[in-house]
Amino acid sequence: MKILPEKTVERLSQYRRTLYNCIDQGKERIYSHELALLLNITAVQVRRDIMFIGYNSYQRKGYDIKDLIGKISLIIDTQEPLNVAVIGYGNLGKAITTYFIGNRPKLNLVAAFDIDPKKIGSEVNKIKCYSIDRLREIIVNNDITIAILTVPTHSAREMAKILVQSGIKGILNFTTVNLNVAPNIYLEEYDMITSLEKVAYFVKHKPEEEE
Amino acid sequence: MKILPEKTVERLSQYRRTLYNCIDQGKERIYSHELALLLNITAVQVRRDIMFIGYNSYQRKGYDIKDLIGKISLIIDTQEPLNVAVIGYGNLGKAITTYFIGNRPKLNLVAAFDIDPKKIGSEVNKIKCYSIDRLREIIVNNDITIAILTVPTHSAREMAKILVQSGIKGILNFTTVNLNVAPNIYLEEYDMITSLEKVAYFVKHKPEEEE
DNA sequence: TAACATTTGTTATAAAAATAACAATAATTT
DNA sequence: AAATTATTGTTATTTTTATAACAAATGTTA
Ligand SMILES: NC(=O)c1ccc[n+]([C@@H]2O[C@H](COP(=O)([O-])OP(=O)(O)OC[C@H]3O[C@@H](n4cnc5c(N)ncnc54)[C@H](O)[C@@H]3O)[C@@H](O)[C@H]2O)c1
Ligand SMILES: NC(=O)c1ccc[n+]([C@@H]2O[C@H](COP(=O)([O-])OP(=O)(O)OC[C@H]3O[C@@H](n4cnc5c(N)ncnc54)[C@H](O)[C@@H]3O)[C@@H](O)[C@H]2O)c1
Repeated sequence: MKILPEKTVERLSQYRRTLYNCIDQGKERIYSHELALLLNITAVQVRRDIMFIGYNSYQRKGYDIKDLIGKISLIIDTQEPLNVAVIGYGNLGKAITTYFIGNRPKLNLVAAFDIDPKKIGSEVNKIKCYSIDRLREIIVNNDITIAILTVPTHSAREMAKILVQSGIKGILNFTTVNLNVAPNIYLEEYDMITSLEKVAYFVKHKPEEEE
Repeated sequence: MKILPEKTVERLSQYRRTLYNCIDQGKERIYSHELALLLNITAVQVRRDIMFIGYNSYQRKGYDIKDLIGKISLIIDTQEPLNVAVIGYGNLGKAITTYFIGNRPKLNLVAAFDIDPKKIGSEVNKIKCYSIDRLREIIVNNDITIAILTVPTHSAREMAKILVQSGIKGILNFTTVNLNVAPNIYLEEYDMITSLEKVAYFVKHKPEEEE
């Protein structure tokens, strides 16, 4: 299967979550425009994304929700779960750990790391915190490929380098510095301040234009 | 000034933060390719964004960092600070509050809201938590225009509706449901699970392609 | 059963974003 | 002082993403 557009991958993740909610509500089939409404996008967008993954409904009946979830999972999940580690077990690292557990079956949070002796050895929701000195060893032995980076801003760049050297393939960066990584490492910047400043800008500028 | 592209606004926020770091390190001027390297993007991208905001350096000398920060701030900040509220004062809401205070001078976090009587009246970093029943009153009286939404997923959509009815103009949505809002409300979905699933997908698919 | 309506799947078009190309300018070297 | 180099600012091009248009399928109504 050809590689999918980034934006489509994003939406597929959201479709799936939304579809699970629909199942919880006893729904079995869904039209493109219904799904679109739930995601605040257009029906064409939905159909185009579904075209990308090569799913077909029986025309005019909408999509079978379970089938569609299955197909999306086939595309965006890996066969074997991927192993994930949290780097920096502070406020945010712990909050994420609590939130994360059990949320995604194909993503296993397996370890946390910190530099602070007081944190090393501690556990949150069964996820143990190891010394950052053992990073490489544990990453390699447990086949960890994804890192959630929640260290303080000033050590983020250094840590990113070490992570990549240790064999990490993808980083979700919660710190508020942009990182430099080789192009074969997938990096997702997840920056709250930027998002908030963006909201502020468009709050100020958008209303004049539309409607 | 014409409205800027979304991606440019995002990057401007990041340029500014990065430039502040440069000042801390005693740097006074910076070349487009230096700034680009720090953000993991291209120099052309940097120059193009700077063109959008109409800033000019003396050619071949790079940009004066202080000047550039000033110009960016003029564009993306408001004259008067905008007032912000946190909706849902749980783990995440409180973590954000701690983190947020003092971080952005033109964004004032002024109140938090919760439905849980145990939380109402509590304070984190001087930010007081009010009953959700007083939402409208407090939003109007304090001219709050931006909401950070950190309530549980199941009440997110209802809360979004109430927020908009109360006069909120922008929402930063941390919950993992997509919201429906009128087109004159600026909504930024800030969804960790989606970001993580995206990382997982491209960890699986990207390396084969590039390099 | 003929006309109409609804919904999908796909191709065509438009809009947004990123990249490339390059002229202009100023500093440096020869 | 001519040639070379480095850097910006801008226009042109390409790529990516979103939207529009519409044919095909299938059900519904007259
Ligand atoms: N808290 C939030 O809501 C929030 C929001 C947005 C962004 N962030 C960003 O997330 C990061 C963490 O924030 P936080 O509030 O959890 O801070 P925190 O201080 O509570 O946690 C940071 C943890 O990292 C550990 N650490 C320091 N250096 C380390 C190293 N080299 N290797 C491993 N661990 C190390 C510290 O011991 C600490 O436990 C910061 O970069 C911050 O900018 C936080
Ligand atoms: N914790 C994380 O790291 C994390 C990460 C990503 C996303 N999220 C999302 O953020 C949201 C909050 O997560 P959390 O971990 O802070 O949960 P939490 O349960 O700790 O906090 C939720 C708070 O909202 C309050 N609340 C409930 N209904 C309300 C209402 N109608 N109005 C106002 N307040 C109300 C609750 O009393 C509670 O204090 C969830 O939607 C979750 O999906 C959390």
